[in-house]
Amino acid sequence: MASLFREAFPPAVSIMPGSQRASRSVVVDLIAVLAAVTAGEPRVMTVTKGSALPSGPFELAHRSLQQGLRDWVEQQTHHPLGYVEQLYTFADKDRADADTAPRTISISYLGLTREHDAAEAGWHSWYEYFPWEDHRAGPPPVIARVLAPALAAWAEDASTAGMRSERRLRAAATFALDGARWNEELTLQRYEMLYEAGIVAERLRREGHSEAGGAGRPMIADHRRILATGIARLRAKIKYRPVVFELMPPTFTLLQLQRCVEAIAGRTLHKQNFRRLMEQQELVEETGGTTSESLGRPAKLFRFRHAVVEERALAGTKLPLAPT
Amino acid sequence: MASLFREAFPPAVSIMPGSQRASRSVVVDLIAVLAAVTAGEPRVMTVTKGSALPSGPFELAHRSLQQGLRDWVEQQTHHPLGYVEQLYTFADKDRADADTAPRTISISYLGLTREHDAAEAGWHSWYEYFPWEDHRAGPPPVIARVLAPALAAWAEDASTAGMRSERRLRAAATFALDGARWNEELTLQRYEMLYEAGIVAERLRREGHSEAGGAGRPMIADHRRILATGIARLRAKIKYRPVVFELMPPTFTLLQLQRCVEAIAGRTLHKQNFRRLMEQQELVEETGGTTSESLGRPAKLFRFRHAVVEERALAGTKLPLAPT
DNA sequence: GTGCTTATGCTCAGTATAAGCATATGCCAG
DNA sequence: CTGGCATATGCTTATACTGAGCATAAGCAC
Repeated sequence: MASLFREAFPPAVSIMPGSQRASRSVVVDLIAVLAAVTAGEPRVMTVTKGSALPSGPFELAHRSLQQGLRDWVEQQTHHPLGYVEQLYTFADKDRADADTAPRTISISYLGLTREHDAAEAGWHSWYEYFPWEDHRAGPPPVIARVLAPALAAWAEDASTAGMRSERRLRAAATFALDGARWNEELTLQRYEMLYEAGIVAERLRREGHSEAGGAGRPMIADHRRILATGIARLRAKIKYRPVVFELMPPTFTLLQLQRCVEAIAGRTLHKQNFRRLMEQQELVEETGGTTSESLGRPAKLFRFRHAVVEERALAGTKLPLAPT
Repeated sequence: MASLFREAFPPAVSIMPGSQRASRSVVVDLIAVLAAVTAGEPRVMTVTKGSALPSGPFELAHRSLQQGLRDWVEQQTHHPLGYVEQLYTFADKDRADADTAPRTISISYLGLTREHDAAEAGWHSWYEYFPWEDHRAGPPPVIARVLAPALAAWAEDASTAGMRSERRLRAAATFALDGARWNEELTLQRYEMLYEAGIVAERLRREGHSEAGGAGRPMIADHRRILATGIARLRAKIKYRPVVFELMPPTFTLLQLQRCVEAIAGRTLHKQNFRRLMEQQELVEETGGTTSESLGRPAKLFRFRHAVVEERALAGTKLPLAPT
């Protein structure tokens, strides 16, 4: 049993660029979800007028996937790329825009960068693409007005009573419908449910229908799904790793920091408790300076304590360990 | 730099078929970290006498990467594959065993399967490969006897005083050396540190040295790193998603469940608190039956409540939300 | 029965969290 | 120069969750 997949799947599939591999070839692409928070909005770097994420073919010349991405981004944006992490590798057959397109393997990355000029080209707010994800001013009306009815119809559309009930339950839990609590981390699940239910343009387009009526701004191919993956990952990560600081200027006030987290999470936070959390975790230290950009009492300036990253190997246990 | 991404990608970012691409070929491989827990040991499916993870070329015929993996595993093992998740995609140039090998993109997956015959071929305990990761009977002696001295030597080997101190700090935090707390989630970081420090055979082999003295059992290429990635992921995931149940038989006692978690985490847990946790989370329900496999009072049998997965969209908040 | 073993139930203190109240410090209008 | 407004910052209370230990229950062997 030397090569396991090999036995199961007869001909080996090596990807030979420009080879004689008949009708279809495989392309390896890198796709970047580049995030920044400016002017209180979480933004993503896009190309072609906001309809696609930056992407390009994987070059063999690069030492690693990650390094390649980093080089490229810094060259393009002239902003240092603070943090990079791999998101997911997609190769689903049924996600391409057309069946005739070559099979693509897309390796996607999430990258965080510092605040920059808000008007810079290519940066669009997340919430253009996912208007239902921004709950900072309460549940967005699009949920009750558009999504909930459409999801209800989708649930009723199922063939068996069991499936109908299962879909209703799942929709309620995912979109916080019947009094369920909103969970901001389910961005990807929500998008996929809307896709399954035929409520997003990408699906309608694929089925040959008019794209009108799709919720949120669409993107090409499965780029919006990749963006959803990135948002979900960042929303989860921000809770247990100090990655927000990659999005902040070197010094900041606690309220600025809070607004940044709020922008990402799409929810408002309790000010005093947020502040207590920051202080007790010792993630920040005062610079001594203050700012009085806006009205009211001037706020103290803080900076991130890089030391903590080395000091403790973060990660809450969550397991009831035995006393040692 | 030649554009990794299409230069500035001014035009549409459509994906071109593999045209005028580089000279070397690219191979896309799937690699599986298949885990099970039998007889109190966490085990991984291997091939070629335990020296490699099962892998094979990606087939275009498959609907998706995940489905391809699933089909293959079920065909090979005749066990249903409970849970599959993507781990990571590797393409680092410097990880292959030989520089002349074709550039390989390895897409790795973590799969969980139910308890099976302990003696079945190909299954090896994780801890053969990572003896320093099993702390169920206290810190394994290999840490103090082999790793700590070797890491100390590695730290001293650095060129500047700053680097030496940084290495010492990092080693202590990662391996719980000077009284620091052990963190079982750092499996990958530990392996990578040992690799960097030249304490594992894979590194020695690459440098052309004798492999003797390497800690833990080695594997081919970077398979042990992939296994470390899988272990780390599972150890983290088990804390916030009910994935243990994928490794358990349909009914089980709470102690069996605890032993399973302990095997994975490599640590012992507090019995009563573990039980309280399980009950208050309502993840399990009594079947009504009891077992008296061993001595002592018979234990109640439980089963997993699949319902909870739909009921709540799990995930602790950890953010100080404002009252809505 | 007694003693051994494992299962299960309960308590108590320490800590973290949610939510609200109170005060401080600036600016600005009058 | 005083009162109103806006923001920053500090403090308090009730409640939940955790770590750790004690106590009891229910089988089995003798």
